[in-house]
Amino acid sequence: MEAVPQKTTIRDVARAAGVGVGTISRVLNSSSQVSRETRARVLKAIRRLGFRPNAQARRILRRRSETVCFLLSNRDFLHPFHARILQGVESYASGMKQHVLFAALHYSPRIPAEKIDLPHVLQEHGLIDGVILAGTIYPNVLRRIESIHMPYVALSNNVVGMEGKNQFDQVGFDDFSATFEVTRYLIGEGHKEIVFAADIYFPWFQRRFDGYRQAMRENKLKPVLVSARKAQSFVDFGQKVAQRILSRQPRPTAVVAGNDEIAYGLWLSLRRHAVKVPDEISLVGFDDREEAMLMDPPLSTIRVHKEEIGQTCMKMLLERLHNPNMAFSQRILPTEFVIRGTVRHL
Amino acid sequence: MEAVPQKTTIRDVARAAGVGVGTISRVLNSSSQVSRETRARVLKAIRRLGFRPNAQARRILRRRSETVCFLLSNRDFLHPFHARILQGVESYASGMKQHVLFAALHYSPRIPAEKIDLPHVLQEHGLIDGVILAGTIYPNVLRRIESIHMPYVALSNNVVGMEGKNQFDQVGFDDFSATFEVTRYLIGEGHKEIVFAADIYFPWFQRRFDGYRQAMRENKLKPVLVSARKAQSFVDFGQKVAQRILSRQPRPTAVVAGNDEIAYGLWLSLRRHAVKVPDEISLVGFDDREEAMLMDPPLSTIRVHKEEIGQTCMKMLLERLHNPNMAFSQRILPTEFVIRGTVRHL
DNA sequence: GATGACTGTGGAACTGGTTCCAAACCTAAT
DNA sequence: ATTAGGTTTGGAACCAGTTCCACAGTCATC
Repeated sequence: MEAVPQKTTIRDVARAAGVGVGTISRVLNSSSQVSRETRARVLKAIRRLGFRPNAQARRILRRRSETVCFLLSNRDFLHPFHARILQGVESYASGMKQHVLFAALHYSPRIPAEKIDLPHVLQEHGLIDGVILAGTIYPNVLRRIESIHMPYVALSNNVVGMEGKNQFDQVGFDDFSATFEVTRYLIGEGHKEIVFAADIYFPWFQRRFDGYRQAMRENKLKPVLVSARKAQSFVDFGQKVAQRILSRQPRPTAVVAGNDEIAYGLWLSLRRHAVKVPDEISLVGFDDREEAMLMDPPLSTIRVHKEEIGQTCMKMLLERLHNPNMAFSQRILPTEFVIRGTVRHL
Repeated sequence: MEAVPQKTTIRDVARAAGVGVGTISRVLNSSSQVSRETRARVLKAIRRLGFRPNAQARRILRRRSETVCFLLSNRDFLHPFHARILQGVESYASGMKQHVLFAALHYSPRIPAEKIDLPHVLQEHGLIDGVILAGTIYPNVLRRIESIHMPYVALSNNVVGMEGKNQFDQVGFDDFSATFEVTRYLIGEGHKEIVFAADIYFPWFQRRFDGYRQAMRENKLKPVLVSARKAQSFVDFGQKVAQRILSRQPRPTAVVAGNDEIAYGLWLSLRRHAVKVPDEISLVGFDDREEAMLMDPPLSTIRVHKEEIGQTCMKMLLERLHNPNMAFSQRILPTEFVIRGTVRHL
């Protein structure tokens, strides 16, 4: 029972149990070809010696590391959004006896693919079986990862500059439909002057804007995009944009914000101008981060099922590993409109 | 240059370069015993064959996986605080050519150590060299990890139920001094009726309370702890506790909150009671999470250098690995009082 | 010219598992 | 009793690296 400080090998166990090394291996991998008694004897010896098999040795033969890399690209810090995705990846992985390695990478979108200096774990061979790409993903890093023949799955919402190209596995959620639904809801609540607040330079905001615009047009309403320059952050963007919204004639009765942070900035600024939410202006966000629920009133927003996205990434990567030649697939997970306290019925 | 899909081994390279396998190994490990010309020839062959060494094979011999596990215990999700620490761990690790595996674990503090079902990565042998413990850490999990002879470093602030025991490596920050300094600062600003808001069941809040109390006593002021029962969350706790603070006679002029979330809840509630911060009540938090800066007015709080803590954890773990018999050490990193807009001079 | 010190190199032996083949063993049918 | 079919089992060969020992070559010294 007392664990001997390492170095018990399969051969020690074989000797102790009076069987061959092959038998130990068969017991460890529960490949049924072992008699009841022998198995029992081997298990007893394993326990007695405190034997723990060395996974490295197995991996050489299996040509699998049972490990995937969660690669966060071009982010200064592990944003709660990505942290939740990582968690989803880990939860699915652990159920499948797979491991998750965390790595970060910074690169310029303009650097040639072959010049990208990948993390050490990707430079060596055999350490990981595949990669899950999070953070902001530009085409060059995809090329780079393909150049080392490493299977990967990307978070499609964060891929920039590859619109419509589907030559890789991706998982994401439906930006367009989410804002489309939400805008229809606002219209259903009697709102007509609805503006959209975000910087559509980012493709995800563009898609969210498109959904909003579609709903507006279908109802013969004029879509309006409000934006600001030189914002320090999304919250700052929201604060800057508030001015423009309030000065519009007629004054908007509702705002669809590109994400929760913009909505928060907006809310701060509106409050400072003594404009009541939702009494005077209704507000919806996007993402449903923790803090949305804690605003006052709590923010109505679009929930993105981050854990589920992470799980699906992991699942898809495993499928790819088991079936390297299958066609590329893209999975779009639904979002959910969470009604809280920032939308008023007119 | 074109990468052959794997399976080039060191022997292929040896043949291609017309040298022995040992020489390839020597070139790879830059152990200087190779002549200029041979090294050049080998490097050329490596490049031509697109050879990437298999790290698994090396690891068997080295008896090192060059990987550590970041183990998050008993947390429902990867809280931003821990995400920052993970990031610090990763940044230091990548500089040292080490890898970081992310794993989560849930266990009861009351379950016997040997019954704790460790993540798969810890059950096998050779996958990781050591563990960094984050999340809430109870003594039984330390015993469990010791039982498999796995070196570890713990985030000391999150260890519960081992007060004063120092039989393991730990990194943390100084709860006591932080609130001590902050309380002295408030007193210096003319405050006398200062209360502390947190549930001191948690040892870290107890330590923060102790720092606060010490400063109060040194100035002949009466320390007051306000608390609430059955709070759903820290924010909720802050909201619940606001009532009690406002009903005190004389009314407190400043509150030291156990953390930023409590401070935020407090702030929400005060705002609803039309009590102005900092005009009527000053407020300081603890942690300096992202959102503190975004409150209105921005929250004065105690900054914890999370990345640095993560880096130090990783550094200490590597020291332990290189020197298994060194005495256990505990490193306490300083905090920093960040003055923003929620404290008023009386 | 012999001796010694040193550098550079080849390759066998090794790490700790898995895999596969052949042999041993056990039934049951001919 | 012999043969055929199946199940167990031992152990050599293997995976892809590292390590170490022996040997070759070079140069300086005696």
